[in-house]
Amino acid sequence: MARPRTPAGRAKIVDERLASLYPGDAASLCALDHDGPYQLLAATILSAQCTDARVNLVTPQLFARYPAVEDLAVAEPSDVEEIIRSTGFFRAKTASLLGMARAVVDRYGTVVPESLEDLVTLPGVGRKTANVVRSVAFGLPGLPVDTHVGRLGRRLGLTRQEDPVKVEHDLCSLLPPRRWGAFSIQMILLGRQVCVARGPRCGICRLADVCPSADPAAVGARATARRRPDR
DNA sequence: ATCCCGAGGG
DNA sequence: CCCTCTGGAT
Repeated sequence: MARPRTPAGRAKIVDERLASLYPGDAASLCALDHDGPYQLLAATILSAQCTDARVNLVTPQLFARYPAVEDLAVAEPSDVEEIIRSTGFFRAKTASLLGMARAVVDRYGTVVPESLEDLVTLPGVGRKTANVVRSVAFGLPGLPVDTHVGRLGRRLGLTRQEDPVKVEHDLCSLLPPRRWGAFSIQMILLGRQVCVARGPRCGICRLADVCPSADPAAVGARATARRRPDR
């Protein structure tokens, strides 16, 4: 197979490879244990700088104590802090959880909103979290861009942007909306296991033959640049 | 040391 | 744009 030369050409093959490498849709690929939008929203807030496995250790207790968003809205902050402490950033995350819950109760009648514009108004909910909730909990188009998705998108030559919002725009324009959510998770899985931040393991990467950064010419150019750091 | 699906504030 | 928030695993 010839190495694709355009972003659209690469996107099509990258998309197919990722889908067969990590089969499933966004909901089945999501590693955060949850039942419904409220729980996923809370779990995603907790997942910042924390493994999903760690989040899954605390959410059973959190959801047992606060079964509905109305319960979390009136929770005692110190109680929530105690439950979620091991996920890190526990004071900020508690403020986000309570603020999110109050906003959902006060402004949306206890129903987690589906639109990106509404979701990002919730405390502690940024664009990435909003897109996770949209794609995983609601099955709607949404392409969460985190550090992995940005890095792999650039290495794979699907975008040249650094700004996550611009990366999202570029990737969304290259892929069918029904693939956005799963694509994001599949990029993250490859980013953690193979295409790591420092020293990507191109030798074992199933996408190396289509990846411009794994092109022998590109690899040679980088090696030369390292040997002669001055110009 | 580095990584784990960030968001908000100054 | 940079800083801070925070704990656990490897």
